[in-house]
Amino acid sequence: MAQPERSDGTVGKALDVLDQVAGFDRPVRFSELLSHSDYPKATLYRLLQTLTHQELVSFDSERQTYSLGMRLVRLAHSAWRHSSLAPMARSQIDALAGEVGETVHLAQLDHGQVLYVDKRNAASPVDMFSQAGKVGPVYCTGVGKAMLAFSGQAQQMQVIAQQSFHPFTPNTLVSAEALRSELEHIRARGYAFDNEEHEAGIICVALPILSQTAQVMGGVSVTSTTARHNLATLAALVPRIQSTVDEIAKEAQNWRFPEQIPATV
Amino acid sequence: MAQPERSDGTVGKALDVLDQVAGFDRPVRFSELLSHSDYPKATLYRLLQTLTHQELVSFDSERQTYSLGMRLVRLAHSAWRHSSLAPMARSQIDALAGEVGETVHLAQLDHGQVLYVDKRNAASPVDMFSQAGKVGPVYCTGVGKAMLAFSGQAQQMQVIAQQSFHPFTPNTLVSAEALRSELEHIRARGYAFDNEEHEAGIICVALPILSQTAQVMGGVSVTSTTARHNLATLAALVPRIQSTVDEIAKEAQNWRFPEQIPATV
DNA sequence: TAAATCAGTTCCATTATTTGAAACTTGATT
DNA sequence: AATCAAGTTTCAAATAATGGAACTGATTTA
Repeated sequence: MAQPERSDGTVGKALDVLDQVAGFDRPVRFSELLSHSDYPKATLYRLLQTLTHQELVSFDSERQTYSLGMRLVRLAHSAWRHSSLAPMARSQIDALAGEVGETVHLAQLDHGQVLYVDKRNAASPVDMFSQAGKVGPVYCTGVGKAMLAFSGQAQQMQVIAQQSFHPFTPNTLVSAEALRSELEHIRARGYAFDNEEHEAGIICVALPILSQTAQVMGGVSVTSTTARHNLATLAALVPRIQSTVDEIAKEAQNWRFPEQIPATV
Repeated sequence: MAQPERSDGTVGKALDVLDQVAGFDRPVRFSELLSHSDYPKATLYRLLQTLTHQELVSFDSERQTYSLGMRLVRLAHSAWRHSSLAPMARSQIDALAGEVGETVHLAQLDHGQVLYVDKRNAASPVDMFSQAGKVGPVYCTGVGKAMLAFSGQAQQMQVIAQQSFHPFTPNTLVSAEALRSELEHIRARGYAFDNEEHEAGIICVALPILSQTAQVMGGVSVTSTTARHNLATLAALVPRIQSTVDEIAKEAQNWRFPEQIPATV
């Protein structure tokens, strides 16, 4: 009764293991991986050997732990340059960050999550540790909600179903219903806020980057603190951000950007 | 006559192909890959299918081209957090960048190349497009020379043998001999310059990050333009950079990942 | 001090996947 | 319609992966 196999042979299995190593947010021992793995001991062992030899994972022989390897960092740079919005949005993001003097993020929707692909630190940086490659939740970030609000019906439903609705703060939206109604609001208004929904004291305003065919390509947000801004003063930045996202969309059109990643959910 | 096997079965072959895709600095067609590949058509085809399905490469069906996929960007973030110096050096790099007001790079030596793992843009940024994950040449960058100068004899020779000595500018060192003598000089002096050796108008000063056992862990550089600085004014920053690299080395010594919380399964 | 326990590694006959030459399909060009 | 190039599929043979069990070596327990 062969199910429609989802795994790509040995390569798929190796990448399963790679994901597992990535899933632990710290270096991890063989036995920990084994106890969380479906693979038999010898198989897991050999896959890790292969991955280590290939430098996709690095093995700390002193502590006997595995973590992801630097080869991924090198490869990711190439991925980022060729498959993300970041290179073509660069000058626009630079200009926006310079003018508003706050932290600017460029993000894309990926696997039901927000994938940050670029970032500019303001002169007065907010104390958050983000970087290209970081992923965040959709339901409680400005860019996440902005991108989702303008996504197609089908994708929107699928992504909502994937959310965990963890209540990070008292303001976090904690149900699909609340999120759906917020998304309608955002769609009507044209932009999204994050009103301390992910982290206390951190607020942001975000707009989607829409292609000519109204496809969501990504999102841009300006993040600040409640000490420096409130929602009204952030809203005042919307026209400036709008021109940024319009320009990025235009650039992307001209660059004939690879392909919308139809957010394989 | 089995050669000492270098490849890790199917996974190794798939990663060969991944490297090949990364090697083209643009989206690439199947036939281009095929003509540069040792693998037969059907094999290459299936490996690409697998990689695409796994999102390590993305396929632009409109233009029929392959490029690296965003899954790598997600994975790399985890690699960067756990296996690079960047997270533990973060606050020191921030402080340095703030004080000197110029672009600061944090790099590590990897495969005979300079791997940039972090970067801070100055208030007055130099016009260069770098990012975590970018690799650069050792022989004509400040960090590259600083790290190499303090590496062990064996590694130094090995890395020198790997250099291509492309003359980017009139100042580029173009021979192993010239590089070796420069490295001696750097070792004696304790820091390295990049005197427009990679790009005209761009100069930098760099120091290695040395562990307690005098192992090279990475390097830190301050980059500027000839319009704003000369080698003498950059040299004046050395004591400040020295304290940064000392602090980073100390941090790295102490760094331990948060202890495991025994998972309730 | 021996025995037991645990973490990691290797073995090897069995099983499953990968291989690649060739045939085929598709789409563009003559 | 015929030709050509690019991409895709087939299938028996070749190869690699599998995993239960046995082994090692380090630490803990009796």
